Amino acid sequence: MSTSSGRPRSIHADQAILQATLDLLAEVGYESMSIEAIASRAGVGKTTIYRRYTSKEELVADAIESLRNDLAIPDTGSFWGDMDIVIKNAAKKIDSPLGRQTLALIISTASSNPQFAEVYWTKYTKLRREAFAKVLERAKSRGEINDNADVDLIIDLVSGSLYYALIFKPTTEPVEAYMRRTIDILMKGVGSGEMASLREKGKG
Amino acid sequence: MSTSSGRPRSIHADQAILQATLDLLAEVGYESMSIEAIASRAGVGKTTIYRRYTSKEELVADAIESLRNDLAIPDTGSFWGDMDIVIKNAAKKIDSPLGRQTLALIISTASSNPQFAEVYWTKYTKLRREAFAKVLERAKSRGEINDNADVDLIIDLVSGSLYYALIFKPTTEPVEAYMRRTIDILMKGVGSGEMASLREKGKG
Amino acid sequence: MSTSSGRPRSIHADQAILQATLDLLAEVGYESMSIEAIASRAGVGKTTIYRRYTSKEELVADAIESLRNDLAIPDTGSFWGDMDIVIKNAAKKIDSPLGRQTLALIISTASSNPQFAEVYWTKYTKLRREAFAKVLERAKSRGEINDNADVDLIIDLVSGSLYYALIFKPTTEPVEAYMRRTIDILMKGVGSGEMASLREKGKG
Amino acid sequence: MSTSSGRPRSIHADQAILQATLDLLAEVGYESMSIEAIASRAGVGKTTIYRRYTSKEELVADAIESLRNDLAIPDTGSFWGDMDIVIKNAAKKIDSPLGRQTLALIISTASSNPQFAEVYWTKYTKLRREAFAKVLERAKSRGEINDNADVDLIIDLVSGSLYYALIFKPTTEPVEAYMRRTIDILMKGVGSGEMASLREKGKG
DNA sequence: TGCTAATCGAGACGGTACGTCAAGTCTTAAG
DNA sequence: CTTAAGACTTGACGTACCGTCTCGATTAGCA
Repeated sequence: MSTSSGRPRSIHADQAILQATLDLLAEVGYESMSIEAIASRAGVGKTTIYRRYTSKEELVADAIESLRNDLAIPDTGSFWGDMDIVIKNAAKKIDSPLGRQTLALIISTASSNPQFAEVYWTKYTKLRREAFAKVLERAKSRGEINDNADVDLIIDLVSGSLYYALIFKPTTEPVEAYMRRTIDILMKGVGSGEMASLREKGKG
Repeated sequence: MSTSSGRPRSIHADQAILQATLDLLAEVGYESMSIEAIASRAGVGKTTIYRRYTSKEELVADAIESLRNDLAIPDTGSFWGDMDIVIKNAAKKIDSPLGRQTLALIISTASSNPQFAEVYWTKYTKLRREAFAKVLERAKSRGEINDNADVDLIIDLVSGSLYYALIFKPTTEPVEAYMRRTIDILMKGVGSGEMASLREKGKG
Repeated sequence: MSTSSGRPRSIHADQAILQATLDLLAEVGYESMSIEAIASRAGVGKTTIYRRYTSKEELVADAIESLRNDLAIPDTGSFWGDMDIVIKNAAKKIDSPLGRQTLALIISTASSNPQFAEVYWTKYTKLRREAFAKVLERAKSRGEINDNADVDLIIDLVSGSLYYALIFKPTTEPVEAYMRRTIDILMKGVGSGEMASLREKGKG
Repeated sequence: MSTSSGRPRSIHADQAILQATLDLLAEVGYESMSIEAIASRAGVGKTTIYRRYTSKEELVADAIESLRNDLAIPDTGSFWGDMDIVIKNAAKKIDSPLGRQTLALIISTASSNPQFAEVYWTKYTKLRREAFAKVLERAKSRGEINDNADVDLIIDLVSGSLYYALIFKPTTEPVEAYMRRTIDILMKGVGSGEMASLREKGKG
C-alpha cells in the first residue's frame, strides 16, 4: 500500500486541466472535444488526465462543479421577494453564451448518460434544489403557499419547463420573464372557479 | 439535369437502414452505435447510407420519425377523461426501453444541436402539442379550465417536468402517476386560500 | 445466339472512349486514371466501357495500339544517316508527356504481366526491332559494322539502356543525345588499344 | 525541440512491418497489397505504419532496401576477374523466383511511379552502381579500359539491357551468359576495323 | 544526503470508426 | 438489345482519437 510516498500530484496540472476543459467546452462543445485536445491545451500529458479521471463525463462533471459558486438562500420576508432573487440568480447564470452552452451540455450528457446524471444531481443540482425548497417552505409557513403543496413537484415543474423551453424554444422571451410566468400560473392554478371553490370547500 | 434517369433508390435499402438503426439504437444506444454497424446489419454499403443521410443525427431522426403513429385527439366529453387518454398514450410510448432511449436521444441531440431541435420540433413535437392544445381548449369551452389560462405554458410545464424527471430522477414512480400529479397540481395551483380569493375577486 | 439483333454498338462511343483514355493517360497518368473519369470524359456510361473491356490494362493497351503508325525503314546510304532518322523517330515518340507515360505503362505492365509482354512484343516491338535490324544489316554489308557483330544484342543494348534511363534518370538529357552517345560507345568499344589490337589480330 | 522525449519507436514493429511487406509482396504483388493487410499481418496498427511511411512506395522501397546484403567491391587484379564476381553476384540475385518477382516489381513500380523510382535509385541502385563504377575505374587505371570511356553510360548499357531482356525475353539464356556477352560486345565495340584504326589514330 | 517511489510531459502503441473514393455490377427509361 | 445514367455492394484509403504503455526527468518524504 502507498500512503504518501512518491511525487505528489501537481495542483497546477489539476487547474490547467479543468480550465482547458471549460474553455474547450465553450469553444467546440462536448461531443467534438477530445481528451487529446484538452491535454494539449493544458500543456499536460494524456496520462496525467487519465490518472485523475476515468472518463470524459467524470472530467466534465468535475470541471463544471468547479464553477459552482456558493449560493446564499434569500430571505426577504415575502415569497415573491425571495423568488425575485432566485429568479434573477438563475437568469444571470443561464442568460449568457457560456451559460446556455453549459446547460445544454449538462442536459445532453445527462440524458444520454445516467451515471453523469446521478453524479451531477448529487453534486450540484441537489444543493440548488434544497435552496429553492427552503424558500418554498418558508412561504408555506408564512401561509403564502398551500400547506400540502408538493414542494419537490413544484421545483420539478419550474426547472423542467425552463430547461424544456431553453432546448426547444430558445429564441423566445428572456429567462426571467418566462420563469415569472411559470411560477405565476403555478400559484394560481388553471382550474376554473367552481373547481377552485370545490377545493376550498374540501379544505374547509 | 437529372430528373429521373439512372437506377432509382432502392426502397428495400431505405427500410433496411431504418430498421437496423432502430434495432441498434435499442441494443447498444446512440453513442456506441456506428454507421458501419448499421450498414453491416442492414446488408448495405456505407455509401448507401451516406447517400441518404449526411450525419448520424439525421439518420436517427428519420428512423425515429418513421415510428410516429397517427395520433387521434381524444374527445370523451370531460377534461380528465381526455387527459386519461393523453397520459396513457404518452406513458405507453415512454415506459419502454426503446422509448426512454429515444427520448434521451432526442433531448441529448436537441440540446446540443439547435438545428436538430428545430427540425424535430416542427416535424414531431408541434403535432403532439397541437393535439394536447385541442384537449385544453375544449376543457376551456366546457368551463373546466380558466378562460385566460395560457395553454402553451401549461403544455411546457407538463412536458418539461416530465422530461426533467426522466433525465434526472429516472428511478422514481411510473410516468402515468407522475403526469397525473403534475396536471393535478397545475389545476389546483399552490397559492393559499387568500390568494385564491383574491384571484376570484379580480375575475369578478 | 444473337448475331445482329437490337441496337448496334455505337462507333462514336468506341472512339470517344479511346480518345478519353489517351487524354487522361497524358494528363493524370495511368494509376490516377479512373474508369469513372474516362466514362465521364467520353460522355459514356461505365457499362459501355465494361462491355468492351474487362480491365483497365486491356483498355489502355487498345488505346495505345490505336496510335501505332506505320514505320518506314530508312535507307540513306550510310549508317549514321540511317541512324539519324531512327533516332529522331524514336525521340519524337518518346519525348512527349504521352510518350513517356505510354512507355512507362508498357514497361510497368509488361514487367508484372508476362502475357502482356508477349502480346506487346509480337504485335509491336518485333516490328520496330526488325526495322532497326535491317539498318544494322545494311551497315554490315557496307563494312561499317563488324561482320560477326550480334545485331540482336546491339538492339537490346540500345533499347534497354534507353528504357532504363527513362525510368530511373528521367530528368537528364534529351532522348536524342542519349541515344547518340549510346550508339557511339557501342561502335567504338571501351576496350583499351592493346585489346583492340588483339582483337584485330584475332580477326586477321 | 524533440530529441528523445516520449516513448521510443518499437524496433519490433519496424521489423514486423518490413517482413509483412515482403511476404505480401511475394504473395499477392504490389498493386493488390493493402496497407491494412500489412498492418494486420504484422500485428500492428495502421497508425504505426503511417507514422513511419507516408506512402506505399516508401514502405516498399524500405522493405526491399532491407534485403540489401553488404556488397564487397571485388579486387582480383584484373578486369575480367572482377567482372566475374560482379556478374555472379548479380546472377545469384536475379536467377531465383523471388529475385525475378522483386525485379519485376521494382521496374513496374518505378516506371509508373517516379517518386518510387527516385527513392529506390538513391537508396539502392546508386550504391550498386558505385561498386560497379569502382571496378571500371580500376580497370581504367590498369589500362584495360579506355581512359575517356563514359563509366556511367557503360553501367546504363549493362543494367538496361539486362532488365530489358528479363522483361521482354524472359525465357532465353541464363543471366550470367547474357551479361558476359553484353560486356564483351561493349569492350570490343561493333565498329569495323577502319573505324577502330581511326580511333587509335585519334588517340595517338 | 542520498534513496525510493510516484508523478510529470511526451509520444508511440494496437485499435476502432470515420467519411471519401473508386471498383465492378445491376437496374432503370429512352432509343 | 444497347445506350447513358446512376444506385448498388465492396473494400481500401488516410485521419482522428481512444485508452494503454514506455521513456527520461522531476520532485517529494524517509532513511
